[in-house]
Amino acid sequence: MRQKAVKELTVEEQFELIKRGTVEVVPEEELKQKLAKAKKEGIPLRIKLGIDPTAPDIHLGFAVVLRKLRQFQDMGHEVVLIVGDFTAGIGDPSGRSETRPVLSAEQIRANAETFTSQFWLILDRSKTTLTFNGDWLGKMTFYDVIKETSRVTVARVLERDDFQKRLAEGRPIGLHELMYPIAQALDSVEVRADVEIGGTDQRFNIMMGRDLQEAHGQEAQVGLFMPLLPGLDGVQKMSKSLGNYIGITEPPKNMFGKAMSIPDEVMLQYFELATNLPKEEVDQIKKGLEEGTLHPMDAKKRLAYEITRLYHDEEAAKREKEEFERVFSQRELPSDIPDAVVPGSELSDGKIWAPKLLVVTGMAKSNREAKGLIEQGAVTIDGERVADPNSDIEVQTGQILKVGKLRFGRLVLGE
RNA sequence: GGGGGGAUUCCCGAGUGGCCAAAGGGAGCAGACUGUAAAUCUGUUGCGGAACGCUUCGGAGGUUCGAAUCCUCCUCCCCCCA
Repeated sequence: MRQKAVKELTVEEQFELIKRGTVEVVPEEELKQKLAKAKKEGIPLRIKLGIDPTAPDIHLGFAVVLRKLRQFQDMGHEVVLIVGDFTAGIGDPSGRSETRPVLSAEQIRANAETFTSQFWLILDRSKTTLTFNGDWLGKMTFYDVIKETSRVTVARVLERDDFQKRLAEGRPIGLHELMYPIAQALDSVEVRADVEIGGTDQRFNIMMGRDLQEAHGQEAQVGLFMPLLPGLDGVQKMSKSLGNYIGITEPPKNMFGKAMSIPDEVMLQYFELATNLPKEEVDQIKKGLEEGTLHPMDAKKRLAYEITRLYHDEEAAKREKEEFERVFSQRELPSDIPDAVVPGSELSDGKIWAPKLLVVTGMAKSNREAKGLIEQGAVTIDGERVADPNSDIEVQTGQILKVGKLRFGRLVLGE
């Protein structure tokens, strides 16, 4: 997927590549001008991305943005990552109907650690500058802050959707939250960003960056807005806090399995945003699905395969695909079943009360939950259904305990 | 500073002395159907091995045989006036 270096691509070619997959480039003309100037002078553009280290893992939704950045790098441009160690203490109101919880300094640092180590799975480290906005925002005096805020009107800030909504619904808005867009905009001023990239929910903040840069006598940055990848539920955007995400460092098994569980409706979006398949191929899949010549499940397997391949390798992707087919299509046992240890102290005469078995092996949280599962016919041992929640059952090492469709355990009797 | 409204289980939200482990919806889990998708139908979702008991309705006290519900104080939120 290496792109040609900056000098080899025409401005038009660069522009087309950059534009692909974005929702909007604002304004397009300015981007072309910047690209032309960069090419002419041989000075790479500075592409800014701000990250709030609120959630420690990078997921496919965020990867959409990172992958676009990588594209810039492959064209020879530079990426400036700004870890919002300072702004995390404010809480970005974007896309939120509630006030964000404010993180502790230790939490922020720990998250930033994880984040940065995961960046290099996608980005080219040699073309990335990593900064922390506490380095400059933290040094501003109250006077400095007031001076900056004087450039922005209250009406302008309250325009934004998130605030409007909360006001209408009578939910709280902290005064500090109004400051967030200004803080983010000052980042753009500080690093003299040529382009700022973000999800569509970043529109307001990025536009504010343009305003403040101009106020500081700089050339305004171009806003590049990426689509938000829907989460596993197919409805809300992928996010850590909603738990509907696929992390880019997840093991192949989870990655493949989670990808298979997305609703059909968002499959194409995933192909477009989360894989490296060329446009022509995605179009072909789309056509196949529409005409009914391609089975949705086959398409989804392909998707899961591509995603797994991207963050692991060909072999892992292949293995998980076969595994998936074995377990779910043929309904055979998975090849790798974790041990489920039953302490000897729980046994009497080699028997154990059925709900207890689920609890000691971690298959259920409580006896009550376990009883419910048994009553609903979710539990089998060696393929045989455990029907009576009151029964004591005889267990042996090596038996396969299955709870629901996904939870397997190979019983191991302890001392 | 003054006046009014509010906080209920994972989320939203009903409940204004016992019939309340608390309606309804969402979400989750499970079963059927399937393509481990969606949709649909059914069941289930505080804890303790039954009876029954225990813990839970913002926090702390109190009234009462009995409190999510009444009283006092506290914390937090929203609206109006200034």
